[in-house]
Amino acid sequence: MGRSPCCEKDGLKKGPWTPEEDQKLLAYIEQHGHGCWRSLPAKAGLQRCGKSCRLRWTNYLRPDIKRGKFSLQEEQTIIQLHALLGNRWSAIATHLPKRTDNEIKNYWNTHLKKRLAKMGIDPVTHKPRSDALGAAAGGAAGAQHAKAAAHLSHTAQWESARLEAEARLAREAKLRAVAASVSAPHLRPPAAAHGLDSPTSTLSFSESAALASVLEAHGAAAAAARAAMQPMQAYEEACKQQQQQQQQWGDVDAAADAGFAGEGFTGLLLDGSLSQDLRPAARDEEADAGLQETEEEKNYWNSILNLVNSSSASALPTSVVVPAPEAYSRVPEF
DNA sequence: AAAGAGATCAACCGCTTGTGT
DNA sequence: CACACAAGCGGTTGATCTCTT
Repeated sequence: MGRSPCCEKDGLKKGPWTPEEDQKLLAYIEQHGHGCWRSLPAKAGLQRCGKSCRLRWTNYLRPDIKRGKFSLQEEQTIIQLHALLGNRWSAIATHLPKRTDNEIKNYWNTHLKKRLAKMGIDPVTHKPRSDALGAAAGGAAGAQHAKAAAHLSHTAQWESARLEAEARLAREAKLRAVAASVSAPHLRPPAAAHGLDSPTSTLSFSESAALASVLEAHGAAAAAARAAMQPMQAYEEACKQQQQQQQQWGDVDAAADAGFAGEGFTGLLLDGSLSQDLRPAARDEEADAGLQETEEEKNYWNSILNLVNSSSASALPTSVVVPAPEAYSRVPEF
């Protein structure tokens, strides 16, 4: 497969964008749309490659981008989704409205990864450090084992999520049959109706029990899917704890909070409250001041720790075939 | 006030995937 | 089926900013 020449052409500018360049790009896209990125620079009068223009647009100029500090909920979402999806930043970004994959990736690498490490959690495996230390003692082979274990964990969880979605389809078919005779206004529409395509956002926790019964029809797969739900349930508990803490802080938007705890993880992902920074200013300062741990801080991170532990406990039954890693290189549409 | 260290993040690089022919 | 091209993606780099001494 041939590589595109991209920036190899002579005369094309590289490096930071100037305000004039931004203006040109913005003006052109506002008027014509981006169309073909490769031909865009010439049309817009820019001495840049199309790739550079696309990156500048998607990561910086796009009007629907939220910049600035990540909220507490956004942090939690990133950690949870990273435990589930690994370094699939674009997939994680689909659950964080107005945040770019690049921004999430940077935030993970510069903030969250370090915090987890400081807590004794391996940011790669999302397991307590004791495992990682063992791996370190084993030298390169040990490190490789840890990496492989992390990958297996992610892929296993991914497969679980797939099974979960499969079960959801079965459940929806069942519900449709029921709906034919009984109106069911309490039932939430499928996640797809909200424009989400991730398997991780297809169920609320309250639906878990109902789903479990449907899953019985899937035999061994049922256990895997139930296991996949455990971290989500643990996450909801962590969220509820966090909600209590935020109420103590006193400046939390009540409506957003109600949606947060009441709707569970799915609600969190669907909830517009993600776009608001609910974290009290005092917490920001503490975090910025070098992680001086208050009680709230400890509780918050203990919640995360519990969550991670629960995730680690959700092992995949050996009867479930884990597909080759290549199968996960793109997020499938369910 | 100055220098060095560390943190941050925009941008680049190169590989992979999707799509059209 | 094979190939070429466009776009997407994740890892990495390096300039800049902030903090510490």
